[in-house]
Amino acid sequence: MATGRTHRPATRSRGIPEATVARLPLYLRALTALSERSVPTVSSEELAAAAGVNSAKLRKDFSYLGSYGTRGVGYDVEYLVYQISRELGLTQDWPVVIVGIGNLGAALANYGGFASRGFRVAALIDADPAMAGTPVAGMPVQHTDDLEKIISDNGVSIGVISTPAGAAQQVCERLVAAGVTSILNFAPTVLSVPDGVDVRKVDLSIELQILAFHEQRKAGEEAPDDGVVPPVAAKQQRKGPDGDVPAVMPA
Amino acid sequence: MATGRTHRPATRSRGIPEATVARLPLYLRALTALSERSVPTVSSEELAAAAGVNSAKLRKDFSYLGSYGTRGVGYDVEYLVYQISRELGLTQDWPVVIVGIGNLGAALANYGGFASRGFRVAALIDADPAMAGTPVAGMPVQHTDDLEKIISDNGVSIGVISTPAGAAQQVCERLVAAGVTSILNFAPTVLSVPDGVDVRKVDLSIELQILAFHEQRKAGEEAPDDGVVPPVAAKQQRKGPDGDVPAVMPA
DNA sequence: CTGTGTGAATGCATTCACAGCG
DNA sequence: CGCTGTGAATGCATTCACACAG
Repeated sequence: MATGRTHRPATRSRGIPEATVARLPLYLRALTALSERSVPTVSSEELAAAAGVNSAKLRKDFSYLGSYGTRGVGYDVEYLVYQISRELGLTQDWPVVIVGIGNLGAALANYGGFASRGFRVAALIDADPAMAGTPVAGMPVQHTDDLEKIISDNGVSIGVISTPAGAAQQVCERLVAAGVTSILNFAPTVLSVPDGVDVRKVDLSIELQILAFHEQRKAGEEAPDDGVVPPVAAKQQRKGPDGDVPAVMPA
Repeated sequence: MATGRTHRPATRSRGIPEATVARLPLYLRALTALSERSVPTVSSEELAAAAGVNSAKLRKDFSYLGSYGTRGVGYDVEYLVYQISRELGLTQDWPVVIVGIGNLGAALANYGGFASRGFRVAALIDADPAMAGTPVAGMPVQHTDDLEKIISDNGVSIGVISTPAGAAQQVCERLVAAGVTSILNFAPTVLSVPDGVDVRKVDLSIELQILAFHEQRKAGEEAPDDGVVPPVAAKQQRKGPDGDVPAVMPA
């Protein structure tokens, strides 16, 4: 997951649980694929398999949106595509700006998955004036100085931050001050934002670290200890050798 | 957040809840920053703020690792860095391969956050033979034909997939067959893998869609309806106009 | 007297299992 | 009769609040 928001209590939104909202895009993707193959209807079982969840969860999720299925039959693909799109707000066009056009920012600018889902890259912004010369993904790279003007001229409410960590908080503040209320953060920093602004973060190295955790366990516990924690010990035992603590973290 | 695994029941790992594991990298990042500023100790309150969580959660999380704090004082920064690194398996070196060297794959290859946390990019792999000519991030791009050999020669157990969606499942199967047991998937597809293989996915457009959902709500509900669902209606009312369903999804 | 560590309480999310619609 | 929609049951995660270690 690279999922995660900062701030804001888990107020469920218009009755739809966060966990469900996070899965709607998955369903939408699976449905879009079915739609392209002209499949007219689909059962919860089939769709769940395509989306990688179990069918009970899917039916529960859909029940929050309304009664869109037909008992004994399944769901109408086109209709569901429309309903979920509408629920997610994808029936409108969302202009976004990408700030920080390094390797990652450029990759994002070129990423087709945005445009195909109602997100339009309205501008690319970078602090390096030298970048203004060469266009990225067919667009000019504009200078950070004009950030506020770009935001308001284009009515942007969603910003993507792919700057180095050090610049992210300041960029974030300028975006918010200029009117952005949703931020997708790729910089490895915790952003602090005022109430009413949503932040989601994607941290590439965090995902790998989580994998490493599980990977380590696979290697270690070939002989199952039955999962039970040793009665005492284990709680007392550790607690600083108090001298040999190595500076293990690489750089 | 782009978090999420496919398959495998939520068996908590060695007594540490998944939700806690997912936060350990955040704590580690905050601690590393403190360590670099030579801060010797930190309270749960301070560290929580730096990591963007609340202090009760942080203390509970740490309690799963052991008793590493000192009451009335706080936590020893260096010691915690070491313990969390060890818990996450970052005290060892993890060779990874990146398959699919497009814009995103290249950005990942250049991403500094991997190397600095014990992940070593052992090889870049792409299906396009033309890519073999020009190195990316100072490394040669190798051809998919050699995938199996590269995996076993380098003892790779973690693979990153940044191919187009269409190629992902097949690449995944070859990685798994060659011995990879953890996969970080950037392709917008559900991967199916055998038991014992972990998959985490990062889907850029999903994150934006979740933001759009909340953004839409902000725009709509300026006059608060008190959050209560209208008594009846709302459940019955929708259900297909059954004719005017537009093909709304943009291409 | 400060701040950790943790039982107990609360609140979500997932899963079960089945009534009942089409 | 098949498959949706949903109450009820279960299982996690978060939060509270406080005993007690240093």
